[in-house]
Amino acid sequence: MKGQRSNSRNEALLDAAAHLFASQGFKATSVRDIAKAVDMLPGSIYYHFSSKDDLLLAVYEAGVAQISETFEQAILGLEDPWQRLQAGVAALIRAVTQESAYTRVIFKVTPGEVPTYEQQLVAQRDQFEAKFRTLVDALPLADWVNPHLLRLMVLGAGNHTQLWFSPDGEFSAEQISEQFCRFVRDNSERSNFREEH
Amino acid sequence: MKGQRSNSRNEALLDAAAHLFASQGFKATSVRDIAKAVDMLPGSIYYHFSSKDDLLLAVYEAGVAQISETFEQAILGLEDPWQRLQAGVAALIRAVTQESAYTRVIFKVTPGEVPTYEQQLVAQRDQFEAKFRTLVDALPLADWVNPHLLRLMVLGAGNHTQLWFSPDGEFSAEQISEQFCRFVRDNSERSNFREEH
DNA sequence: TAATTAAACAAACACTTGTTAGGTAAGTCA
DNA sequence: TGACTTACCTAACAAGTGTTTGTTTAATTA
Repeated sequence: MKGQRSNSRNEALLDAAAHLFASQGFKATSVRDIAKAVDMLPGSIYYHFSSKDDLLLAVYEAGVAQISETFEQAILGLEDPWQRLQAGVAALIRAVTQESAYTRVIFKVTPGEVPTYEQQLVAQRDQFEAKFRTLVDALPLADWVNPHLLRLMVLGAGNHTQLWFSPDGEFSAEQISEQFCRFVRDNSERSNFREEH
Repeated sequence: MKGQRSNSRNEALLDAAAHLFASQGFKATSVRDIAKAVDMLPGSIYYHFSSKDDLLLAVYEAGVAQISETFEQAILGLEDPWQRLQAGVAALIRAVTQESAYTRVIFKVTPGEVPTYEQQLVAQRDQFEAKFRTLVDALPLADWVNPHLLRLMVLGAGNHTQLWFSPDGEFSAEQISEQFCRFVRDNSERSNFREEH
């Protein structure tokens, strides 16, 4: 009942906060910046949310819900585990670089920046990363491969696109994902001598 | 002649700033925090550095110099291009997670956080990343491989260790680097059918 | 010894931060 | 119609921000 009520202005507030957090970061965005973006006075925000931290948490949760849905939809119907990974990575890259301000916030704002809700933010992140774990665990991997490290490598590479990806650039999210997965694929597969298809 | 003079207290100041910037970030570290760490009053810092931004730039430059040296020393004497890459990645991971506060700042603080010196900070980063470009360009790669993306993947994965690596954890920087490079190696090599050595 | 400079202190400046308290107009509902 | 609620505004608060100014002490140099 507290901290958040349903309304149209409420949504506009979340949108503005998401955009500012995603582009400038959490600390660099002031309550006054957000207020100005929705044509309100700073104090009015506290009718909708009980603190700046609360506002971020709401954006974060919406972002994780959104990226989870995008992710699930991307791998839906795909059978081959490597194809599923590739589709998942593509969805990740889109979320990090394009998708929406909400999803971009997740990768821009570190939980450590918001001590009040650090655990909750980490939990939200883990919730999404668990989906990747499932994807990697389904791969037929050679004995020498540590799936933990394989997952972290792909996740790290995807995360990092944040710093260099451009929508007008040379490559699309799908092309990047295709290369990333191809890099790690054949060599990591259980059978080193497989038939070409 | 201005903004920075040589002294022993000056070094202590840089050290304290490097540690605080690396652990808390730039925005979250106040001039008063740094002053307290070196047992000074906030204003006294401005005898040594003419602004907080200047202090960060100095730390950044020292960090890049240090990581460059570590990097060069790591690949020194190695002939095989893949071995050189692996050693370079290991050096990167060490710099990101252990090496020193100075090198960790480079990966913790985004140039965008310091508009005053954004270009200079980006230039410093590029200076280091260019070394990786040289390493990747020396690899014998298959035609389908885009070296640009290969470099960004490895760089991203290394960068990302910041968020999960633990010195007391399951893997050392060298072990992680070995896996990362092995993932991408065989499959990306020019000849898909090579002799085992 | 006297003049100069290095390195700090003490105290404030102007400003921004997240947040709160009290008031007010418009809408809802009995 | 009158009570109540929603959604804001107005105005301020206390704390924290980077920075500057004038002064003092200690060391160095002439």
